Amino acid sequence: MKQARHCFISESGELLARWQEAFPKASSIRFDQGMPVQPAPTLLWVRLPQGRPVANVLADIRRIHGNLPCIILSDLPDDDQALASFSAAARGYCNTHAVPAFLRQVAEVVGQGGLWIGESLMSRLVDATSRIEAKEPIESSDSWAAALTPREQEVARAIAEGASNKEIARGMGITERTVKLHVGSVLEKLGVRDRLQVALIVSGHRQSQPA
Amino acid sequence: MKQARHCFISESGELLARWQEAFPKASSIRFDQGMPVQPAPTLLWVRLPQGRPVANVLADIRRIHGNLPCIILSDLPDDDQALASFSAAARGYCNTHAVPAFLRQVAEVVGQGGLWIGESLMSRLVDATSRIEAKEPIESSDSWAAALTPREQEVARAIAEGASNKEIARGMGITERTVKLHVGSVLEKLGVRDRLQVALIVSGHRQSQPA
DNA sequence: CAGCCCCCTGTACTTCGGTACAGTTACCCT
DNA sequence: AGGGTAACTGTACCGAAGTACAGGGGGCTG
Repeated sequence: MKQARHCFISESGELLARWQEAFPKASSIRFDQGMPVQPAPTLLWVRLPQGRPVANVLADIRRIHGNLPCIILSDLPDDDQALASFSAAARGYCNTHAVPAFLRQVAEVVGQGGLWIGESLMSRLVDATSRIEAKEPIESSDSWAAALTPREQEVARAIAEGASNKEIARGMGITERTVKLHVGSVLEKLGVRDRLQVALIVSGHRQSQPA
Repeated sequence: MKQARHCFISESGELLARWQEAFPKASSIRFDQGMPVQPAPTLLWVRLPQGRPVANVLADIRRIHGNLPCIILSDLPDDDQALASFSAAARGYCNTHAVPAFLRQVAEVVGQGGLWIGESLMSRLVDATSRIEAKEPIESSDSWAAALTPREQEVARAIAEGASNKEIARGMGITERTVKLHVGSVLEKLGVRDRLQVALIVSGHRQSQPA
């Protein structure tokens, strides 16, 4: 893979300091401009204007610049917007104000043919998709309780109420140490790393990923 | 990113010539083996045995080797299997017999934090997801967001996804310290004591308790 | 009986979350 | 010009969370 030539496209056409720092040789233009630089860039970074649909913006850009790989930069990133970006065949999606090192990393991945897609988005994508695509029946919403012992279920429920270990201990009439034991078992059995994930699963906002 | 240490895991434990060619220093083991090599590898390549569910295979591997990034190698790749792989938190999916240069490219992308996921799969993911996401808006009761600044809303949403401060920092391109600042503001404005309560509120399972 | 699972407890340790104190920069408004 | 607010960063501290190591007792089953 050759050195990529970066071009930033935004409403004002300005080149933010962080971008410049990430890619000193990068060029920049406004949305409505043609490409003044020679040779033509190989990678476009598109700073999304407020309130304009991604698909729209990208369609315009493609009309002017052809089918170059595009990475979307968002001032206020959220998963739905990211989704829309990938629907419009963007190759990456990240925060406008990401640090230079981060931007370079994204560029690296995209340059190699990968997609840059945040962890959170990935989990949502997979969640949603597996429900549709899976041949196997959908697990019932309280399947989390299946693998847990009665005591473990108690603490899992308490966690979902937002209780601390100390409170749970008091409520169950056992020591904090024992609560930690149960919590540890719950984490392991549900395949998650901390109590927050447990709370989300028990509240029905997450699927457990048994490890 | 440092040089990755590759380890190939397969039924027989053999190291295919192409793999060896792609990564001369790679090690290889059988599915049931522990990790004999020192230092421990940083990237696992998993050749899928015929007819065994990916989730299963990966769960076993994680039990033995912990949560190292895994790339799935399939003798007969298809989209459904790829989907299952990403459901099981694989970081990449490709043909067992891909050429060395291709393997190195995948490794590069994954090593940089990206995902290797074919174009065809991506379009299916996005199609399927946008259909579901349109039906069930994750968060429309934005009452919690009212008092929060844009940045604070961002971190609140990230918290509800279960992200740690470090992850949020990385995602937003700011330091962990600043994330803590925003988290603190969110806690104060929502009148709760910890991030778990924030997650429950943002997920729609709790009412905020304005101080 | 031995082996397994569940429940319980203790000490010690590391990591993470949250707060306190102390600043900088930028923008907006009066 | 001054005040307010949002965003950002640093150092430092404390307590909560989670893990590792090391046990106790009870019940069930092959």
